Amino acid sequence: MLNFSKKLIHWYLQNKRELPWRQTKDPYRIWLSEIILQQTRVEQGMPYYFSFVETYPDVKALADAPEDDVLKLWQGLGYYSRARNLHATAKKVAYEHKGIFPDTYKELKKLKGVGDYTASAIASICFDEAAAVVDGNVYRVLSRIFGIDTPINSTPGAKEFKALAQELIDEKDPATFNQAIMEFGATQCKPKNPYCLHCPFNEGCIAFQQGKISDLPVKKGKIKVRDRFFNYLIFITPDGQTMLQQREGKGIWRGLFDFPLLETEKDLPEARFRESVNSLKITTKEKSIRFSDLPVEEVILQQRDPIIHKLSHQKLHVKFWVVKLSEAPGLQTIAYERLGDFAVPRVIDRFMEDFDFKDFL
DNA sequence: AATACGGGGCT
DNA sequence: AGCCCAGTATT
Repeated sequence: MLNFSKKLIHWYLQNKRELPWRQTKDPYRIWLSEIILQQTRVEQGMPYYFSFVETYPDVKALADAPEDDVLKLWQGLGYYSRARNLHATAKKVAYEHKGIFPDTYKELKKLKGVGDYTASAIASICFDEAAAVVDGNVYRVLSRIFGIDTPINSTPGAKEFKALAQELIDEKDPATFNQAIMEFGATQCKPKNPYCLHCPFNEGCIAFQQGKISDLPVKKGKIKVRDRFFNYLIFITPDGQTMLQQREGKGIWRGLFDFPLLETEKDLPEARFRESVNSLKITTKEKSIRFSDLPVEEVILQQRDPIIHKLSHQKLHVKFWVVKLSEAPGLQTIAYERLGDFAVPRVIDRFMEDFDFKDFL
């Protein structure tokens, strides 16, 4: 389509939103915004962008922060490996690149957490390199206008859309073109109820002309969601202390903190739970004790029905149990006033909002 | 080529 | 309930 980029940029200049990261070409801020915006809506990411810029004004400030602080600031945004990669890359740039970001797509892509999309975005926006971005918006816009039904989440699809975007990009102003096509997808060519009637491309839009707007883009395969059953143990000592553990391994919420946890195959009846929990090993800071060897005074279930917490690949059934101890356990404990210092999953943060330790002292 | 990885908003 | 979001890394 001749003139595509001209029309697109014209539309953009008249319709773009004023966003904080559009006021700068500073690679640190562009990089930060792009990581935050991965699989995340602008409105959801914006508050996090502000707090990161304020807390860590430059890449060195971020590099020198403790990882747990970065995780805490990221709390609630999800996909926490982004925060760990963000921190690792900040260290890399600060101390192996002398605080200067790489200035090409090829070099940017070598950074942790920077894939094809993000490398293209930074290279084009900060350094005017003609590297086409392909994100969810671009897939949608191109699949509809050009009537392409190749599944966007297939290898052929990825190649086809990337090549098309690269063909269409305005090599004189790749920064504006890339942001324009994404903005167009986000606010005009939306997933549901796009504004086709006053779309500048509707005459040439294959999907619109053929009434296939709701059929494009095509996405293959449905993800399966796994049910999991979590029983969180909120220990309470006579002097108002509780226990937290930091999650390790490869699963969800790696690096975040949560309460000692008994995971079960099903939603156990209360009696079965009280039986099973006895053999649970409680571990904080490398020391570990069997639940049954603890000075347990009382175990109180906090809700009859589990709290349902949905993730992209898991459906969590969560119960919280208060465990009153008659004396301090031989494990590391923390004062409940300090719970707010730790990055915790949303489901725990939300539960703590209307939970008062004082009720159990 | 598939799958894991969060949380929230919209329909 | 299902889909999608300025995707990336791992298997």
